[in-house]
Amino acid sequence: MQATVFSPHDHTHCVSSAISNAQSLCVDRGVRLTPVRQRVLELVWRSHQPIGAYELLAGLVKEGFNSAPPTVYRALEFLCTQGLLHKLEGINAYVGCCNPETPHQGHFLLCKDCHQAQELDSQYISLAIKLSADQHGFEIKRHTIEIVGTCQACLDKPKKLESEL
Amino acid sequence: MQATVFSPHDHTHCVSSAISNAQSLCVDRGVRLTPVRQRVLELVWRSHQPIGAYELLAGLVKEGFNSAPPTVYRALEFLCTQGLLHKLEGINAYVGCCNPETPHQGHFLLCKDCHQAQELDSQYISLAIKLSADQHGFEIKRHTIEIVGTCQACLDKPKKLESEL
DNA sequence: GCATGATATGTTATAGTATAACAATTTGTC
DNA sequence: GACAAATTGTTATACTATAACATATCATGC
Repeated sequence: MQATVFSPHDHTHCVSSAISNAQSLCVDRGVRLTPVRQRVLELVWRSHQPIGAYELLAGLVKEGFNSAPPTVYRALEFLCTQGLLHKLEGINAYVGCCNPETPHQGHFLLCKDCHQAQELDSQYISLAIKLSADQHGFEIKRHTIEIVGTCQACLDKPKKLESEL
Repeated sequence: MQATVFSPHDHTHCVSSAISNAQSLCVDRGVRLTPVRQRVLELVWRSHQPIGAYELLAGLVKEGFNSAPPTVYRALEFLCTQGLLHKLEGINAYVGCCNPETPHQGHFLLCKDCHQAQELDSQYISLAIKLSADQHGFEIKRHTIEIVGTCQACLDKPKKLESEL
């Protein structure tokens, strides 16, 4: 079985490498990772749990940034365009991308118990989608693949009793 | 190439069979296809173009039904639960299901030009997703597969000149 | 330096999507 | 008809996202 975000790991490393990756990638592309953009990126990377725009906005406000929605939506749009984040359509939330160098559409496993999101990179899924589209003469522009269920770690947890819920 | 909703077809037939299917299916299951539920189903089936909740609500109002959002959201929830509709998460819109007898998660092709949605039934996609989930010890509950692009019919149309846009 | 255009951000207002909570009505069953 | 369950009515509000225009910042050439 592969390692996933669902298992314990050194998350400090996830964050620091995501930020430094983003910085060098923006320099390479000649785009600006401004303070508000970087702060949004850091807030998203605080965990592997997708986070909503208004929760991010609350985080920004705490630190003295502007508090109006366009602030955070603009930053999110920039970060998604640069491939630094993915939006999860099913839950209107955002999650960091581990591999922003090569632009791609994400495939996600979303655990409904711990709410963490694992990005997949499955050639099989991509191929299956390509085949289906080709069968219909359909030209793909983008796609949304979100798989909701229970991760291994949460399956392994002892089940809570009814009385504890 | 397979026949799709993108090609000309007898849509009256789509609608009538969808409604009569729904009626007998609800009888079989002992659930009630009330007037408002049936009317929402008919409104969704007016085309293969996914339709939003508030647009449906406007349709209901025209016909003297109650005009508050919960009316339509309750009907949509019922219809989705019964497998008569699918929700497209990426665009917050609803589309009729051609095969509600066997409950399933839909896979969709969405044309960004004609805005029609073609439901797929691809064993390859299902299998690829199952494989990826298994690799991570992940137990699937449901999934969202939405492929956005351009359908064959729209690809075949002569391109509009800039001046016509 | 500093004028200029492009990019980014601030600000106000509003559009669009969805649900909570409780009241009233209808339906099926005894 | 009485009762419980399911459905619908009603009011209010939460959540998500963008339009439109003003202001500020940045990069570049002069």
